[in-house]
Amino acid sequence: MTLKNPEVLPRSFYSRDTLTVAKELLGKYLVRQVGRKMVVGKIVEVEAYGGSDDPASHAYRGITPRNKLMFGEAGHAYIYFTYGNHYCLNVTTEKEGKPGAVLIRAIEPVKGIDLMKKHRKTSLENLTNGPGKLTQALKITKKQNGLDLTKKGELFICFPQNKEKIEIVSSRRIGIKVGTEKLWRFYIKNNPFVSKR
DNA sequence: CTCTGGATTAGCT
DNA sequence: GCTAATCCAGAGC
Repeated sequence: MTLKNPEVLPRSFYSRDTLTVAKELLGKYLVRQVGRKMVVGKIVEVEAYGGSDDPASHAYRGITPRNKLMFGEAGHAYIYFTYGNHYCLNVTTEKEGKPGAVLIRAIEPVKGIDLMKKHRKTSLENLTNGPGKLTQALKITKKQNGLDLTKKGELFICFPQNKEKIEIVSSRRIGIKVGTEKLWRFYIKNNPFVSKR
């Protein structure tokens, strides 16, 4: 691909098992377009969230107005606001009717770094190494909630240019009080933009 | 209707 | 290490 003519991940990529989608999202490019400007980051850290099998998931107790996107068609953005301060970006997974989502926890800045710095006013290494940080850097808010990520628009995900080999590490998820026994956090080994503990 | 606490971060001690 | 910031979804009444 080139960033001019990106190959967007198809619906079939997302409508699979959440853990598989989570792992395979590592290394893909998250693209954010605001007007003419393009901001791109490589996905380096994710977490998987399920349904009634996962007490840490918003979908654990069934469908509600907020989490309904997790039950809907795969490949959409599920964005929620938390701690009174931060937005988190998720990608919906699984077949329609079955809840699932992958939280994008960190990306590596690839393009539009000047814009990210403008949005975040901090150093390169702190730009996108956390779920609330990357949404700030990419200017993602509730307005983007529900967007179809399989269509080239203001927000989508595409295949990377170069097929580099990736070493995946799995660990416990961060910031939750239940469901901590599940090793559903995945990140690229030794990548400097993975969030700090 | 009211209340509680969270898939976080930055800034201070 | 600790906690304020600051909103709103979801649960309980």
